[in-house]
Order: sequence, then structure tokens, then C-alpha cells
Amino acid sequence: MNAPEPDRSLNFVEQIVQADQETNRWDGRVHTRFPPEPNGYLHIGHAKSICLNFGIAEKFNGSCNLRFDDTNPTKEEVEFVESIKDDIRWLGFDWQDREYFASDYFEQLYQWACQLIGEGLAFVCELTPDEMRSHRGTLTEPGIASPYRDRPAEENQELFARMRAGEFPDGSRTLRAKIDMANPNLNLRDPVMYRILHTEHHRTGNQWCIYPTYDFTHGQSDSIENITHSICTLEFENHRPLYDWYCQSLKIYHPQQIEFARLNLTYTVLSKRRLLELVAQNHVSGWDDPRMPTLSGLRRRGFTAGSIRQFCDTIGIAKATSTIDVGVLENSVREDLNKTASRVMAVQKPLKLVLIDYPEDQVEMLQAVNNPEDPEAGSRDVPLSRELYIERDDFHENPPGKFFRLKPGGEVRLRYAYIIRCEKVIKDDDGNIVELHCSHDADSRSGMPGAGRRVKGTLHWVSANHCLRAEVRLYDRLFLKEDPSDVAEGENYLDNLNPESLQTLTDCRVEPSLAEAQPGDRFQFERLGYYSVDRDSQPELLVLNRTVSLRDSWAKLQKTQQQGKKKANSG
RNA sequence: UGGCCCCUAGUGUAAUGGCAGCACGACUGACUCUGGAUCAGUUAGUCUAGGUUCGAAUCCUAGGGGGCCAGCCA
Repeated sequence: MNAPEPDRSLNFVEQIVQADQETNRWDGRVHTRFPPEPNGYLHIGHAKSICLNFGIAEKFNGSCNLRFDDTNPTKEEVEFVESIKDDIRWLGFDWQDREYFASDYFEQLYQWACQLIGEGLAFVCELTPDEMRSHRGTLTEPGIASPYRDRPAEENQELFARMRAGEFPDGSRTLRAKIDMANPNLNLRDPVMYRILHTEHHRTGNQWCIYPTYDFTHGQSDSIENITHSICTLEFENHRPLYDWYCQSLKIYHPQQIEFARLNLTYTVLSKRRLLELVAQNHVSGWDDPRMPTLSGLRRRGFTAGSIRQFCDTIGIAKATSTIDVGVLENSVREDLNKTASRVMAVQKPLKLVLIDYPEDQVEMLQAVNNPEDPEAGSRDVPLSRELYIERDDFHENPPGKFFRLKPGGEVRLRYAYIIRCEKVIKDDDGNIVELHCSHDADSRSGMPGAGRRVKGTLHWVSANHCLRAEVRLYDRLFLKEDPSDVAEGENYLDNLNPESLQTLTDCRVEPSLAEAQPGDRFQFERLGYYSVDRDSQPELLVLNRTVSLRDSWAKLQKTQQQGKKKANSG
């Protein structure tokens, strides 16, 4: 049966594009762009925009440009343009030769500014920033006109040329559009088009000392690039009238701006200002710290590009402000890695276990399935011997109810190996459990006739003499609160940082098949989670990042049991 | 307080005047040599009040709630 794939309903932006296609509004063209400012690293919120813009181009047989919105030389750096390109490529999108910079358009923008001056639609203003603020009025009161508003065009032309020539210090003058000081939309109260900044630009060097503002740049850049649909986030909605005003006043090709709601994630901050602050103040190790919501951080954490694209697909596009549970992101990487990651046995917190009735020098090679979800992935051999390590959490002397793991006198299966029974618990002088002595049922090895016997629990393990040492880095949410900005008076989001967001385990053991593992390789540690080899990894000491734990219904059960106890106690 | 935008199960998102659906979560159960995965099932929603209409989540009005805007940031 080849049932037709039911068309996933279009989001509202795609609906607009489709309607335009049906009416032939742009001669059948669809041309979008992704316009990052190179002042920081891309994060998961940008991925939403990238998937939308490149996705629409793909879906409607159009193109998507990459354009760096580099109009503010005080904040922008080449390092960021390189990282941005890396991240977009990693996500799997291709802008081919359509790589543009707003700074490529500086001369054209300057000419357009002169044109508006000539038509009496722009003027050079000498108000200080403070004065300009007080002239602007408030949300409820109109502003008052700048005293320089009615200068003759010739004088404006000359002053603007002298601004460009570098005759005036920073902040002393601006070029402003002459629109409407009483407009209820503050963006139309004679907005600044150019400011003086004697700062070197990452591309144009010292060629310019005046720089156009975002508003005077963005629409025209879209226009130059023949963009059809200029998709941006909601906070630019109030700027659309200005976008339209510049295109109309300049009488140039006029794309349509469409706004959608930006991504918010629980337990996460997604503003570049804050991410920069986390990096600059060393709350994290860098932009690619695996706890960061940056694409480079997620990548280092072990997220796949596919899982991020899948995530962007499931969250949808709309205009309503919303917050996605960070668990949705975690689920999308679980879903992807479940199908693709090789299973492997690793012990995070080792507890020695001796099979007292297993021959001293015997080693058996046991066949282990690499990926039960993918028969093509094949199998590998795992060595078993008398001395093993199991997970400390998998043994309990006085276990709570429904504990299916090992306990004194209890039986469990060692995965791919034998059913064992705990005969003796060895403790040190302080009463800490240091070793377990177990017997094994020699007929119960996986694959043997006696293997059919059922026991409730199955444990992962490694052979003490064959395993490799590893460091495992466990990551937890960077913030303690769903909404990191939910703080008491006088505090800020940094007060909500989770002091335990990184836990480093230095005494872990992994099965020998990981000897050749390379940075970036991903594995599932059976019963634990998904892990990715970190770039800090050395041949003698593997370093692994936990991407995300496996779903853990035991942990969940315990949680509800504890809550039940609490209730009983308080009641 | 002015302008603009938004409001559909717990979360997110469809339905564009005609049966309120999907995904995720949560809960049940089945299966399981990963307490994973998988499968089956259950759960739960149109912010409120009016109006238009044979018929309203959808259109109109008022109210409520939320977001954005007073950078020479983007």
C-alpha cells in the first residue's frame, strides 16, 4: 500500500507564501533570507528561523540567502561570522553563492540617504542623545520636533557629506528621517538613519565613520536582494511601518515583512546579551559549553542536526508568544539517537562484583547486539571474566519496593551473560559497601537452553580486567527555574543558575570496544543514556558528554513514592 | 496611560462560517535479556459577556489576560 502522505498543514507563513504563489504576486518567485547579526553565536532560537527560511525556500522551490546584518561595528566580529556559517552548514542548509553582507550595501545606502535628504524627507540633527530622548515624548504624549528639523536640503546635504568625511565626533550628529513626531508608533517619530561611529568595521575597515541603523538598512537590503518574504520575529512588528516607509519613499522594490513568535524554552535563556554574559563572566566554559543552548554547545553536547531540525518542525510557527518545555528538545534527540546510536555497556559509578564460582583465568567473548532498532548495525564481542564492575545504584542492601535490581540473596541477569545471585556483601571498616560476591547459574548464559529462565532485572556491566577508564560529564539544566528571569527584587537571572549543572565523574569504566572512539562519536550506554565523545578526549582517558539520559521510569516511580511519603507525613 | 500584536487539552499546534483534530506529556495495560524501545488504550481544550448567522474557535463589540515599543542595538 502506498498511501499518500497526508500533507502536513501549512503554518501561517507558508500559507501566505502559497497564497502569493496562487495569485502570482511575485512572478512565481519565493526568495527568503536568514539575516543574523555577527555579534554572537547562533542558538536554538536561530535554528527555528533558519529552518523556517531555508525550509520555505526548499518547499516552494525558491532560494534563501545568508545575509550578515553587520551595521554596528562596535559589536561585530569575524569570529562570529565564521561560527555562524559553520552552524548553518552543520544544520544541513546551503546558501550556495548567496552570501551577503549589509556592509556591501553601504555606498548604495548612503546614496539613498542623500536621495531622501534631497526630497526633504531627512535631516541632520544635532541633538544629543539625552535631548533626543526628551524630545521623543512618551507612550502617551507626542514628541516635539527637533530644532534642526527644517534645515534646507542643501545644508543637510553638506552636513551629511561632512559627517561621512569624519569632521564630527561620535554622537554629535545624526541623520534622521522626517516622518511624524506625534505618531503613536514611536518608531516613526523621526527615527535615526545614520550615526557617527569612529570604529573599525570587520569588513569595511576604516572606510566609514557613519553607519546606517538597522531600520535604514534591513528593508533596503531585502530590496536589493530581491527578497519576496522577509520573515522576522515579533518584536519587529512595530518596525514594519518604517520598513514600508523607506521602501515607498525610496520608490524601490518592496518585499513583504512577516513576523512570527520567537522561541522560548523552559530552564533556558535565549538572548544574545545574556548568553554573552554567561560566557564573559565564566559561568560556562565558552560559547560551545555543552550546557549552552547555542548550536555549537548542543553539537558538543551530542545533539544531532537531524534532531534539531525535527524539533523545529514539531514546535510549529505562530504569532502567539509561547514557551516550549525543554523536555521536547530532549525527546527529539532521544528519538533520533534511539534509531542510530550504537549500544555499549559502561559503568558510571563502579562497584566491584566477583563471580566466586567462575574460573579465575577464564574469559568468554559474548555476542552483543549493536542496535536492536537497526539489524544492519550488527554485533560485537564483549569479554566476561571473574571480576566485573556493575553500577553502584544497581545494588541496594535494603531496597525499596519494586526495586528490580540486585539485592542480598537476589537474582538478576547480567546483560548478554549469566543470571547471578548475590551471596555476600563486603564492607570496609566504615560500613561502606566495597564489593559483592555473587554466584552464577552456568546454564543461563544468553543463547543457552537454560537462558529462558526469567528474572526481573537485567544489569549492565564491564569486565574489570578488560574495561577502559573514562571521564563522564553529566549535564543538568543551567537554570533552576522554568523561567530564569523569575527573580526576587534586586536579583537577576544569574541568581537562578544551577550550581550543579555540571557533574564530572572521573572513575567510569567502559567496555573495550570504545578503544577507537573518536571525538563526536555517539553511543547509547545501555540503561543510562546517550553520550558523545568530547574533544577533550585523550587516548588514555576517554571523555564523554552525556547528551541526555534515557527515559527512566524507575526514577519517576521513586519520585512519586517520595512525594506520597511527604504527603502522608504532612497529613 | 497610547499604539500594535496575541489568547484552542498540561505544553505546543491545526481547523480560515459547517463533525474541535494532531503531536508531545501524563495515566493504564501488553511486550521486553536496556525499568530503553515498541504496541494498545485513557485523559483533557476554544479567556468572559453580548451581537451577526440556519450555523461562530473563526466575523463584530465590550471586557479580561499576555507580549512588544520611549537605543545614535538588532
